[in-house]
Amino acid sequence: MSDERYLQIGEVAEQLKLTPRTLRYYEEIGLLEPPSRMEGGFRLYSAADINRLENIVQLKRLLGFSLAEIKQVVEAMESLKLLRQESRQAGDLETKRDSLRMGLEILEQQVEVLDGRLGQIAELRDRYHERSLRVRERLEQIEAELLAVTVNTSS
Amino acid sequence: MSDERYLQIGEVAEQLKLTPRTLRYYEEIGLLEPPSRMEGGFRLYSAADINRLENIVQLKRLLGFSLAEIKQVVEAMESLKLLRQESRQAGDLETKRDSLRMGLEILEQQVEVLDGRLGQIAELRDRYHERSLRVRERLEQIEAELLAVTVNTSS
DNA sequence: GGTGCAGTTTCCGTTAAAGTCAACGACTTA
DNA sequence: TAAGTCGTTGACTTTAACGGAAACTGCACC
Repeated sequence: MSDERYLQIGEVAEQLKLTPRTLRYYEEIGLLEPPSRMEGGFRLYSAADINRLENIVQLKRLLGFSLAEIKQVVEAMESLKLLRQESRQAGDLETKRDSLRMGLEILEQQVEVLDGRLGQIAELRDRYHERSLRVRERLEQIEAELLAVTVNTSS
Repeated sequence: MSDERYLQIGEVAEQLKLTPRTLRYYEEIGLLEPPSRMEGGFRLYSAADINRLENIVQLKRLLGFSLAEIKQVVEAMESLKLLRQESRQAGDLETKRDSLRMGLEILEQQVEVLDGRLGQIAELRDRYHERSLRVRERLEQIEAELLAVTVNTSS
């Protein structure tokens, strides 16, 4: 329980390329669970805290989700974790089952969203790629012509 | 030259799920080339205009780019198009070649960005997916247990 | 041609989200 | 103990729009 390395806000901020202010802000709007503190009041972030934060940052950077959307996801995850703990103890098998089902649904939904996004971006990528192929073709043609001229001239 | 169908701002907005206000805003910040107008001053968007807009909207929606970032991309594309036209007329083969090379570089850079993004999102997706697999496994185990109990009881 | 009305124009002002800045005291650590 | 961090609070900023006023346009109907 004590071999965990806790980081202070500045270190965490640097690691994730945010500012300490932003971390406090995320906490303020309920996006981040309040981390533990030193006696003096300084925030101490656990590995789990940082993990959650990384998740948040990625949803934001990669998907462009708003903090409100991210909050929903995070809350869903949090509830999943709660259910998981509850599920370990709940003697009632049916309760366990229902908890897991709910959690599973949340996760699968997330995967679906990501898959959808992947497909759309891939489509966009292909459009750009095809355009670049066409340009490349044209370029090579020009280069061939240019080469021919050079050869002719130098003969 | 006249079989093009021009759309008014409201129709375009509806089609792309934006508001007319937003279209004017994009134009104001230089993200959108000013479209042509009717005699009375109403904006008329060509198919090409709408195409560019679709590109913008997708960069925004799919990648979460800021309007400033999108502007850079759009400007790069615009310069590519300019180069392309220039390249058609430029009698000088070397000039053509250089234009095409620059354009190609822009496009390939774009593809790279998209590929990078795709990889990162795929990674995220896989993490979620694996978690969901683990939960599913656990769920099936519970369901099996539950079934066993039922059979036992009903015997 | 006149009238009505929805859609559009420009010109403001306002807003919501996501931070950023500043001040100043309290805490940590070298 | 001095230098560097951190805490809180409240005001400020930037981005990406939204809303409304007042006037103008396009088009359909009479």
